[in-house]
Amino acid sequence: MTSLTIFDQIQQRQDSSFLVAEPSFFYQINTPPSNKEKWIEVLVNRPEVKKLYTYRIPSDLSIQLGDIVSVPFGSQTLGGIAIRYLERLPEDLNANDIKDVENSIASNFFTDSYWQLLGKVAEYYLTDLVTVINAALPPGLLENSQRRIYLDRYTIPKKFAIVRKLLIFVKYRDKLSLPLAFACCIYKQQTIPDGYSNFCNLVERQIIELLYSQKNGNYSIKHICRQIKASNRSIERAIHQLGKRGWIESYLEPPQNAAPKTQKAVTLLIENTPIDITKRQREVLDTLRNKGGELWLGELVELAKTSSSVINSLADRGYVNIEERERLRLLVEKPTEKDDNKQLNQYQTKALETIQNLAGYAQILLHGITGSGKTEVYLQAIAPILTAGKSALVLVPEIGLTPQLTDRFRARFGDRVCVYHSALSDGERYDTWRQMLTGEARVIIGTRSAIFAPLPKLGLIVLDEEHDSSFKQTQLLPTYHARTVAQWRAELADCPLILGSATPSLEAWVNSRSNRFNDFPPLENSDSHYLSLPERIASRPLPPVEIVDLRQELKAGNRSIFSRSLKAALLEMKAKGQQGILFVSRRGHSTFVSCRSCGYVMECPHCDVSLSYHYTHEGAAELLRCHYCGHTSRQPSSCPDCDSLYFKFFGSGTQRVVQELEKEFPSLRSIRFDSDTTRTKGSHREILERFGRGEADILIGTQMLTKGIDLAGVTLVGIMAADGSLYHSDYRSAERAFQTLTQVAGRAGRGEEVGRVILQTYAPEHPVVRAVQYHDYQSFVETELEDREALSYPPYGSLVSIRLSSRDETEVASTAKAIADACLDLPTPNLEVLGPAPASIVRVADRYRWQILLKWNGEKDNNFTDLSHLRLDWERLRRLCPRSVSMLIDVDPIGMD
DNA sequence: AGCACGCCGACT
DNA sequence: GTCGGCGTGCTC
Repeated sequence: MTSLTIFDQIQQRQDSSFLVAEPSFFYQINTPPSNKEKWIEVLVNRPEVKKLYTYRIPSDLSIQLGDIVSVPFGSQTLGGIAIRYLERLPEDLNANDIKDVENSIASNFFTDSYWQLLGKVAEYYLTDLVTVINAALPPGLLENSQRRIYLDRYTIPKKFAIVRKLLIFVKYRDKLSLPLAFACCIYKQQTIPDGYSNFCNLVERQIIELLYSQKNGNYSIKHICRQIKASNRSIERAIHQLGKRGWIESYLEPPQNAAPKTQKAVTLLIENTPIDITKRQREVLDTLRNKGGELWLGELVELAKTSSSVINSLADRGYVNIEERERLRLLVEKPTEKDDNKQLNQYQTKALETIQNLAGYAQILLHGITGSGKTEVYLQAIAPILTAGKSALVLVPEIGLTPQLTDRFRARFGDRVCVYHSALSDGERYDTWRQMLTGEARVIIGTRSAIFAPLPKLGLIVLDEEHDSSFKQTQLLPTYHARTVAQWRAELADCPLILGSATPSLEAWVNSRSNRFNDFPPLENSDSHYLSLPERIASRPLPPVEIVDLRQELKAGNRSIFSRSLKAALLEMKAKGQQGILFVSRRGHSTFVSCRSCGYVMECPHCDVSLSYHYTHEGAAELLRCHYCGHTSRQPSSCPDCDSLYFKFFGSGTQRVVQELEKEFPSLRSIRFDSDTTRTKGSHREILERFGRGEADILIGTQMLTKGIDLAGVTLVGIMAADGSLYHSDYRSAERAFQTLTQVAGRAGRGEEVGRVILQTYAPEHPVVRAVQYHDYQSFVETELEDREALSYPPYGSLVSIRLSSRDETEVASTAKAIADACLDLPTPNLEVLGPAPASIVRVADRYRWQILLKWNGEKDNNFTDLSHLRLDWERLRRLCPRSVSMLIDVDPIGMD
């Protein structure tokens, strides 16, 4: 038996706060595992619970450190991690109070370095280990049990016959059996007569009615709390009352720990068909043999048009074997044609050679301009890794957006390729996760969370489109950045990490700068490399970018949203039979609607934003939608304030552009590509395939267009208004705008034909616009870096943001003030406390949001000393935060609004 | 986090 | 007395 590194760490460290927030549990010295362990301390799956809990190990269960176990906790059953053994109980615990470990869900599944990785993430991102484990495991594996209540709806209608006769008594006598009277009232859809309100109170009645409305009269308490508008206290009390009166029963639903799905498989055990069997049995055996001797029971029954009894009797005689076997719920993708290595150009060859000469950990920035063939480098770098029996991890910003990439990997490596991302169902995720554990899955393509893919023999990590902000988790804890975690993971697994991008993040750029100008052969004693692919494949040129000043258009009397240049280009494109892309920074139709006579603006009732107008086609409902909370209402026919019938629509989103395009260029066929039209599974792929087949001339879309789309037919890219992305208060807005615009521009001219880009803007002299125009990454980045350095922003300084939100407007403001004041006392050197400040949109979904930004000079060192100051004082800060205010700490925040 | 429990003021 | 609101403390 080996003891896992993180568990050693726990014993050695004084500051154990990365595990749970209070280090007070270090009251006992752990003992090495032995066969006689009776007690085990468990980290339960409740981040708020800041202690380890002790359980008895039942004699029939063997538990290793690091196992996932399920344990009783209060009134529920929780998942947890076995942290350490105890040979005797601490003084303050009574053996009679100790409960048994219920079960071991998974054993011995993570390597030492994997546990180290999880610990490091918890430490750096100022969260506890449980939260990180939850992010790493497939959802549902640590799920807790649910308290549910049910109403036996079968007994009540049965009794109803009697009740009906007694109904009359309900009116006069309050001694009548209450449940029956109740059933009666509900069944007749009557309300309880006023004088009988003490039959039950309003909350109790609502619960019964809710239960009654559902087919099997069964709901989780959580669901009831959500449905009924009353305090938790009164709901608890009502449930208690109803239970006492015997109207409802409550029970605990055991945790659904995403058990593997099993099915019965039938295997042929004999070679020749025996003579002593019936005709039906022979048919079954023949079918089975024709299909290779092995089938799922269900399939066999269907194919042989028989029933399972025939197969059972064959099994009884020993001709076939039936066994429960795990059936993996993996997405069945259509098979793709085989794909072979492509010829590499000199830069690709050089990059590949460098990568292949690496031994062990190294970080490579692969700076390849759009269309320079980065994917081919990844593919050829991965091939030898697989041959060596190792596996590879490929992270992409959003898997749904990159069907083409997935297809190429599948075509090259076949079914060893697995995808892993949050759009998979829980079952699919669980099954893929298991395949990774066993090493069956060899190439994982996934989004952010796949950085935690439990691959035992990791040989290479690739982060494609490394600059993309979706690698950062912002709303949930831990607020990790997959790039940062990837760096640690590569180091721990001692394998190379390739960061690929046409527009590298400033972080990656600075990181590789020391080696930039003599990148091959790599510098001695250095583990970061810069590799450049400065040329498109087949030496295709980058498309020229034409800047159109929209102010001049207006002066010249052109009131259309299409400039004269863009109009001409669209016509030319159509005439040549080529395709184009129009980039719009917003979805929907208009960003806001206002009344022409009084200026009234339609606003979201839950957020401090105006509602966007959505219009799809003639005859469909005109909707107003809030892009922050999803609130939707109908566009009123007249102004709610002054009854005027006339509205003005401001700002143009994708729908508006489609509409205008149809009006001005009726011959051009267009497809809209944004999160409205790609809501369903597989619709990205479908739209891209339709466009690829030439079913439309123009693809009109939002940010989605920037990611992983490689369409050879596209020669024209039109950017409707670059300004939408230029002005944000965020320090990163220039970087992000440059990346987005460059990526969009890079969609043009990837095929045989030369491309062109038309960028419309009201700010043609803006440095970002200039940089995009000349494809000048380097000088843009260097000036941007000077600005960052001057203000100690990343990558030169470090940021931690504290975000607070509450339904109570004043409380969140005062809490923010108190916490900001407390931050001033933090011992981190050169610490600046910016704020507290209300978020740029204060109210979203009825919650008021404030934030505090901590900024200090210098990068975080490897031991996170800066952060550990914060961590040590963290509990103090948290105590300043009342229950009604929720607080989220974001280390290295990306967006500031 | 759930959940239980106790206290308090408001109302039949 | 009962109901709803609110704070506090515990879960092995």
